[in-house]
Amino acid sequence: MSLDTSQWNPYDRNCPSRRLLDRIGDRWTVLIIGALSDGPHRFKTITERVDGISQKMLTQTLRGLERDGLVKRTVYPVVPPRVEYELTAAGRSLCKPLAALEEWAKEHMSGVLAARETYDATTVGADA
Amino acid sequence: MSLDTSQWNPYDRNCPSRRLLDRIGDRWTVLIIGALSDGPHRFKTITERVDGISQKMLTQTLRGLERDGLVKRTVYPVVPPRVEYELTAAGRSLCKPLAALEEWAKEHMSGVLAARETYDATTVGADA
DNA sequence: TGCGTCAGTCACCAATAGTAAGTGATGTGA
DNA sequence: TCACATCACTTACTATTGGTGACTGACGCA
Repeated sequence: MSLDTSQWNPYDRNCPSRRLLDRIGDRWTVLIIGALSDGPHRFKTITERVDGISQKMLTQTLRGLERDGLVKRTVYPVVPPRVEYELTAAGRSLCKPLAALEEWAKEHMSGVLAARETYDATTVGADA
Repeated sequence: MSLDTSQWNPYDRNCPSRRLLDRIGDRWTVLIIGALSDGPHRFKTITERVDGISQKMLTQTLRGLERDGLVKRTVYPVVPPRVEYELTAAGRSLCKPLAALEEWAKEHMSGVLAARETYDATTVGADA
C-alpha cells in the first residue's frame, strides 16, 4: 500500500484525487457508508435507513462505491432477489472521517441555525 | 453551545442536520474550507487555489458558508474592490474533519485506481 | 480616451438528480 | 389458476444544479 501521498493534489482539477474527493464528499455517499458501517445490509434496508434516497441514486452510488473497491456486492440467486452490500477494508477506513463529519454537523447544528437567522435578518433589513 | 447532539439525525431527510451535511459534504465546500484553512484570502486567490471553480459557484458557496456562520466576509471600500474571506471559529473546527477526508483520498488513491481497473476489466469481460 | 483590475452578476446551456412507472422470476392466497 | 406481492433493479421523463462566458462599476494609469 503506497503511503506517498505527495503526488496527489485534490486542488488540481485534473488530479484523480479530486474526483475521489468529489465522490466521497457526495451527499449520498456519506450517508450510505454510514448506513453500512454496522455490517452488511440489503438494498431495501439501505433505502429505509437513508431516508429520501431514490432507488436510482442508491444503485448509482453503490455501483460507484463497488467500482472504487469500497463496497462489496453479494448476490444470492434466490427469488425474490437478495443482494447484500458490505464495506470492504478500504470502505471501513472511510467510516471514521465520515463519522467525524456527521458528528460535526450534529454538534454545530444549533450554532449554524442561529447564524442563519442573524444573516437572514440583516440581509432582509438591508434590502428594505 | 449545545452539546446535545441526540436531537439531530442526518439520516432523516427532514432534519436540518441532513442539509448541513449535504452542504459541508459538497465538492466545493471541502476545497474552499481547505483553501481558507491557512488564513484569510481574497476572492481571486481562492479561485486560483481551487482549480476549476467558476466565479458563480465560488460566490454561491461562499455566501452559503457566510450565512451558516462558517466564513466571515470583509469588504474594503477601495477600487478595485478588495474582499477578504476568513474562517470563523466554527469554520476552523471543520478543518480537521475535512482535512482527514482529504488525507483519506490521497492515501487510498492508488488502491481505488487499482480497484477500478479490476472492476472495469471484469465488467467489460462480462459484457462480451 | 481607453485599457486593466477586482468581485461580482446575468443569461443561457449542459449535466445531474429526482419521480414514477415498468420488469422478471416466483411464492402465496382466493 | 390467476392475480398480487416481493426485491433489486431499469428506463423515460422532468426538475434542479452547475458551468460558461459576457457584462458591470469605480477608479488608476498610460
